Amino acid sequence: MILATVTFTLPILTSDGKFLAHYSEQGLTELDFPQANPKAAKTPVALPADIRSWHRLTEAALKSILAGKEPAKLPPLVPLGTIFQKSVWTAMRAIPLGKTRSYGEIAEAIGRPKAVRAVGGACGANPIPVLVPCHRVLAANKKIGGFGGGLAWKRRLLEAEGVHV
DNA sequence: CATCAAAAACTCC
DNA sequence: GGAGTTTTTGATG
Repeated sequence: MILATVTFTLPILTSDGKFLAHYSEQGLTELDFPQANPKAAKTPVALPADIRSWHRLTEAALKSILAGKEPAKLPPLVPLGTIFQKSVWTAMRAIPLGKTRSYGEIAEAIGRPKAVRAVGGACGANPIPVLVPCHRVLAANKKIGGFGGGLAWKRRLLEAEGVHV
């Protein structure tokens, strides 16, 4: 989801691969899972100081979660989406590490108990996985559901937090 | 620009 | 296994 905004793309090297973090002038807008194609994230000559500091936080937070620990600080998140989607993402960020919620519970939390299907759609549109814990949302019968970056990642993240499915 | 149709990481009967 | 609810997105007039 790229909007007409100037963004910077920086790689984050972890033990699980190279993530790509996208920043706008206002904060972190998107986080991608490691991709097969290198895609040469060209680093601009003049990287704003703000972004470098955000990137440090992003990297630390990402590694914390991959290790199954709650991140101490997060960079400013700038979700690019509809009101509905932002509501969903905000509700998801309230899920404590190691816990899971069902799509139905998220739907209720935002005042649309029947909009479970739409909630699923919003989760799929989540541009910042891991930091916005969309992986902690399971189906009502504790099934894994789906995951934008691949189901393997969802399991990997849940395992790291001690959640068994 | 307004309207219609189809799809989506679901849930209930 | 099938129907129902909500939102988003792309096509159509």
